[in-house]
Amino acid sequence: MSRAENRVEITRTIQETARRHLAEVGPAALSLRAIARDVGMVSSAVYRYFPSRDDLLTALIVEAYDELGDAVERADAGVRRRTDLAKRFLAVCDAIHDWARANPHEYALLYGSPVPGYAAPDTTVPAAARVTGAFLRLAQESEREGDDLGAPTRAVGSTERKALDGVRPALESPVADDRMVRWLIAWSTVFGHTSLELFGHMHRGILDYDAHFAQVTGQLAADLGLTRVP
Amino acid sequence: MSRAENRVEITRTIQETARRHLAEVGPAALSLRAIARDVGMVSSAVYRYFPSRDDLLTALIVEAYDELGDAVERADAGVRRRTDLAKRFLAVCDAIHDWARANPHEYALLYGSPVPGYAAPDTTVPAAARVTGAFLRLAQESEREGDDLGAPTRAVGSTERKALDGVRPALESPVADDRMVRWLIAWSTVFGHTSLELFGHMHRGILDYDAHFAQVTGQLAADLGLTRVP
DNA sequence: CAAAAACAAGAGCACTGCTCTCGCAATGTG
DNA sequence: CACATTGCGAGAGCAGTGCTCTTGTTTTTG
Repeated sequence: MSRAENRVEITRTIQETARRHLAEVGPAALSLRAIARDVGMVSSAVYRYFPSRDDLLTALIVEAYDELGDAVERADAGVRRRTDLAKRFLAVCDAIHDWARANPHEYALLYGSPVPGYAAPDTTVPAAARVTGAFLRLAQESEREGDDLGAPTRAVGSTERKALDGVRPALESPVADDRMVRWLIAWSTVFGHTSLELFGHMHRGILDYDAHFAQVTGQLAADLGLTRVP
Repeated sequence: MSRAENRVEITRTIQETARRHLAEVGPAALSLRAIARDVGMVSSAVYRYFPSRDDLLTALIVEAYDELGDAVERADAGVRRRTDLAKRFLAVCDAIHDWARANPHEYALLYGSPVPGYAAPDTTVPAAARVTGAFLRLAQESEREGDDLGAPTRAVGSTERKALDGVRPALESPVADDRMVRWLIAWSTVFGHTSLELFGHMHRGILDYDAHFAQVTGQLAADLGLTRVP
């Protein structure tokens, strides 16, 4: 085995081990030394592959974003009737929720408190954008379909219009401001719900997380005009 | 100064110093030894007052919940026309958002990733309940007023009704299930928005956080039937 | 006033991330 | 092919962490 091959191999082994540790003990308790022991190396040797603990964290963050992005895109693509935006929206929401419940520590790494002293490098941006991208894609398609919003929606003033300027470059086809606000609300709600649930704030309040999440996302779909309330 | 007085004094000094450190370096980087140095003690002496780092964290969590609870209740009480539920709702939302922006590390401690290996004791529950309580109180008042919801709202099935059983004991007067779902959505949205904003997920997407937050909470108020969309 | 409890200080243990040096082995080049 | 270069693993070491235990002192209590 050539030296270069060996290097990628060992790098992968370290990252896989780190990922296992992450899933077990969470991001803050991730120990580079413990990972090295598990791999069968001395701790200083790991630094040949990851310059610092933060770089290892970055790799794990990108990996997690990609995995979540895969899950979301797969869920969206799995809906056969592409015009059924409600179904696609619900599939995306469920994918996020399911992935988060299956990988709570990874979810916390992505959407929980930022690791102190750690600034996410630009590497993570495109990976992170995939999840948000799924929402934005659906928003654009809904706009193209000319769907009416399912609930009375406030007009967007000039201040808010300017505030939304940052998201427009990410769009290929335009989305009306009021519709965009609704989609951003849905985005906040889905992640807010998931975080509150996973971080224990619904404890003893909501007795069936899945049922409640389904009710909430169903309501969001209605507000977005993707379904009608009977 | 008597020994008992001295004890509460020192306990408070330690906690205040810890609070300062928390605001500067964040919860994960909180060092008991650094706090001890700052207070002018040796680290082992701190253990006379807080049996472990987690107990100190618990004290900080309760303090933060109380502070946020104070801010929220003060905001609610500050609205003169008590029947103007929209104004009160917006005041509560703004209080949360403002406090979070002013105390990002404290917010992360409360609503970010749980500290690993740390299980919040029951002491924190009543303090945490004050914030949620503000939402629930408004929900009950809105129900008593007989307000119509501002947007078509899906019926609540038996599964979701059961899921909501956990929140009912916290109510003094009943709230219809569909209205409760809308208020829980608002709760998730407010904290979801705040977390996404503070944890950097709106970076370069939303250019004016305050404007966007106002637009979102305004929309929530409308959906809750507290205001009418013109 | 003596016994008991509370306390501050220090040493020490088992960790952590990270740096540096030292040999060894694989690789590239004259 | 021989030699210099480079990559790499191991180890020692530094400064820091949470936490425990012992020692001597001070305060409170019986």
